[in-house]
Amino acid sequence: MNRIDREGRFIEPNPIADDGDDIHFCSTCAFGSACLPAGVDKTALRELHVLVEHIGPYRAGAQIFRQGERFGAIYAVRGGVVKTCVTDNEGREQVLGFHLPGEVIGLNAIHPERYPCDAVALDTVYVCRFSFAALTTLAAKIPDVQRTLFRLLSADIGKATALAGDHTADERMAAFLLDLSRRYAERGFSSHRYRLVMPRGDIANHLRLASETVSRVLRRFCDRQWIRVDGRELEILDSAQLRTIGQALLPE
Amino acid sequence: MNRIDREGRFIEPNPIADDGDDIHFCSTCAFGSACLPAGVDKTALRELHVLVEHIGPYRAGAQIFRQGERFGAIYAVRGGVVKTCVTDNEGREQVLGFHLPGEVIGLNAIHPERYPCDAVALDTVYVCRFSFAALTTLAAKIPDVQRTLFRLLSADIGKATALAGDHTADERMAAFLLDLSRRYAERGFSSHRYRLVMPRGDIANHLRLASETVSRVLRRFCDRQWIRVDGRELEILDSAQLRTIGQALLPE
DNA sequence: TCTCGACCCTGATCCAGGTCAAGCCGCCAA
DNA sequence: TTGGCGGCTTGACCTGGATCAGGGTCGAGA
Repeated sequence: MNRIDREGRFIEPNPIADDGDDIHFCSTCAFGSACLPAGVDKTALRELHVLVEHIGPYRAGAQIFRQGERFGAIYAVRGGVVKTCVTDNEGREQVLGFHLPGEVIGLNAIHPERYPCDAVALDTVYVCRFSFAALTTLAAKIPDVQRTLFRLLSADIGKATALAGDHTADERMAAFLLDLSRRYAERGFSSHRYRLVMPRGDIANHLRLASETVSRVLRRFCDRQWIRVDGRELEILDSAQLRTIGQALLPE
Repeated sequence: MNRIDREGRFIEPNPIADDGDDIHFCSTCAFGSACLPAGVDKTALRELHVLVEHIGPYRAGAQIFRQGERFGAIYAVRGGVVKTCVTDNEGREQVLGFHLPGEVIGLNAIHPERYPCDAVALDTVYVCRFSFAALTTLAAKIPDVQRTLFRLLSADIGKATALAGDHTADERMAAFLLDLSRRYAERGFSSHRYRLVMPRGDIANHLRLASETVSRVLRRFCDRQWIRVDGRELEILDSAQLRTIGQALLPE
C-alpha cells in the first residue's frame, strides 16, 4: 500500500481511515462514542447505523454540498480531505477549513437551513451522510447522541474564533501546521509527517495571507530547521519551536 | 425614562428589555419560541421556567463568568451589554463579541467544558442563567428546546466565521455598525440610533484594528455623511452606503 | 518527444493600517 | 480651582505583508 517517492522515501498512504471495517472506522470518527456499542440500547444503536449512508468516492474537485443548497444532512469525512469555502457576493472566496477523516462538516448549515459554504473534495473522498432530521429524533432518545452533537457544534465555534484573532503570518502558519499535526495524530496517522493535500493558495486564503507569503514563511521555517518541506510533503522537525510561535492561537 | 443629553437631544434608555414582565421579556429573547407557551405541554414548560435563574444587576466591569471556570450554564442577556473576550497565554486580549439583550452566551464552553472566555458587563447587566445539564434533559423531552439549542449553536459558528475573513478596515467597521443595527432592531430597539456602549479600544480589538484606525474610519464615515457620531452615541444616516461597503461580511 | 497549464518560488516595490507622540475633553477628587 | 486620569482624536512615520513580475518544475496529453 505504501509507495516510495522519487527520493526513495516512504510516503504514507492517503489518509483514508476506512479499511472496510465499520467498527474500526467508527472508532476514529467524531461520532465514534455515539455510534459504537457503549451501553446504548441495541435497537436505538441499530437505528443510528441505519440512518448513515456511505457515499463516495468523490474525485478531487467534486462537491459534497454547495453553498445555498437546502440543508438536510451533516457529513463525516470517511476518507480523503475536504475543504469548505464561502464565496461572497463580490465573488471573493474564503476557505473556512480543511477536514480530515473522522471530522464532521455541515454543522454551520443548521441555523440558516442552507449550506453557507461549499464542501469540495481535495483528493479522493468518502463520506458518511447523516440525515439531520433523523439524527435529532435519535438525539432525543439517546443522550449520548445529543451530547455528541452539542459538543461538535460547540467545538466548531472555538475553531472558528481561533482564526479570527490578530496574529502574524508566522504565528498563523505555525498554529496551522501544529493543528493539522494534532488532528492527524488524533485519527491515528503520523503527527510529524503528513501531506499538505491542498494547494498553497488554499492555505494562504484560509490563513488570510497571500500564497507568496505562505511560500516565504515555509522557507523561513525550513531555514530554521523547524520543518522539512518537499512539495506537498511536510515533516515537522522541531514542534517545540513551532509551539512557542503558534501557541497564542492554539487551545491551551 | 428618556433623558436629554447636553445638546438637547433625546437619548434612548439603556437597552434593557426587562420591563418586569416575564412574558414580554421572553418574547424578545433568543429562547423566546422555546420558553413561551407554543403548544408545548404545560408541565414541561413549567420545568423550563423553573430552571431559569434571574441574576443581576452586574455593574460595569463585573464578570458573569471567567475564562477557565468549569462550564455549568449558559446565559441569556436580559438587560445591558456583555463583552466576551479571551486572554491568550501571552496576555494579549481578544474581544470575541458584544452581546445585546436577548442574546445567549456561553455556548462555546460546552465542548471544552470550561468557559474559554471571560464575559464582562459593559454597563448594568441582568442575565438569565440556564443550567446546561437541566437544559439538555429538557431538550430531550421538548423538541423545540433541542431545536433552539442546535440553531443557536450553529448560528454562533456563522458569526465567528464572518469575522475570520480578510477584509479592509472600512468593510469591517461598516459591517459591525450594520450588524449592531440589525440586532438592536430585532430586539425592538431603534435600528438607526444606538449607543456604542463599549470603548473604542474594544471595538478595535474585536475588528482586529488599532483604536486609532477605528477613530479614523468613523471620521471618514462621518465626512461622507453616512453616520453621525457624538462620543458613544451613533446615528446611521445612510445604511445603503454602509451596506455596499460591508455586504461582503454580512449574511446574505 | 514536445507543449501546455497548474502550481510554486523569489525578488522588487507598494500600501493599509500599525505604532508613536502629542494634545483635547470630560470627569472626579482634593 | 487645580490636577490627574482615562478615553478619544489627529498627525507623522514605519512596517508586515500584499502585489506585481518573472522564472522554474512537474505531470498530463498529443
